[in-house]
Amino acid sequence: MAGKYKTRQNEVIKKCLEENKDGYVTVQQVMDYLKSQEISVGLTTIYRQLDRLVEEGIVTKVNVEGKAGACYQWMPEQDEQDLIYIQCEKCGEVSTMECHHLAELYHHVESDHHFKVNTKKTVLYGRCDKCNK
Amino acid sequence: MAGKYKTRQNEVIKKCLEENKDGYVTVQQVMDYLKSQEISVGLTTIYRQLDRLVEEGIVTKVNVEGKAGACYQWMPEQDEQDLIYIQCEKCGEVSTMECHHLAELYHHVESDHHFKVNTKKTVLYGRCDKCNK
DNA sequence: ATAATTGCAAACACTTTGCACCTGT
DNA sequence: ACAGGTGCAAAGTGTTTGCAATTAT
Repeated sequence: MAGKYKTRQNEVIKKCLEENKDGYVTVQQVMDYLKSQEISVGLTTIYRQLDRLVEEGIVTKVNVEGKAGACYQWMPEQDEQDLIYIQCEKCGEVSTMECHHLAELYHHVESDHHFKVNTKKTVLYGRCDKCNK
Repeated sequence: MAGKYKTRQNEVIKKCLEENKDGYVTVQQVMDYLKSQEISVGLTTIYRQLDRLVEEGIVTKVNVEGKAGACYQWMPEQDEQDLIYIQCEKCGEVSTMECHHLAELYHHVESDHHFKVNTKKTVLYGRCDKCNK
């Protein structure tokens, strides 16, 4: 059975996710984090521990568009409801913007459609100022 | 430049997705469909055509939890500015909803950030009612 | 004519598995 | 002691790329 013994690797991988709870973390980022902590952990173990954390419901596995490989996110998501990404379809540049209309939008979607929005993933596509000329 | 010539492959792959618009389709299913139509198409071409359809906003790429490999789904038709897609991150289902907050949002983004939004590509991700238990 | 598309094989990238060794209880 | 955890190397899987032949305009 899994998840019985508490190990150093388990602990640090979990800490990595928790410290990045405001966003997604790739497997490679976990690897780098561990390296920065001067802890040597094999890739296999990272995968296994992440699966275990997902199993335990502490973390979610997400497939982020445009990103190769799975991403993992600490579960208790606090919503940054008024930030949105905009990405230019031509040059690919991504920027963040603040918008107070978002909260209303999300609220509407959630109350009228019973759809719980993952507010971190909202992206608007289009043309940025530079590329629009 | 992509998407310039109309080919038989392109046409039939698109048709496959459209005929299955009530759900998502795996790459393998597309392969099988083509075989059933007695049309020989290489895997490479399928991937490339699917990317193209995603690029054009006709189709969406879905990562269905627990399923290996990407799935693709025909997008519901959307012509008006106050329609938005919502896609469940768990089951992959896409639906359309109407929202009058969108016009304000787009207007804000365009006037304050000089970013011309492609209103046909806006998708909110999250959990649908069913998957939220 | 010429530029895009095709499809095979090979390369890639991410993930999983087999197995001998190590570690927590 | 021993079940569980680790990590290397190797295998597996889905996807992308190089490139010569083919096809649409």
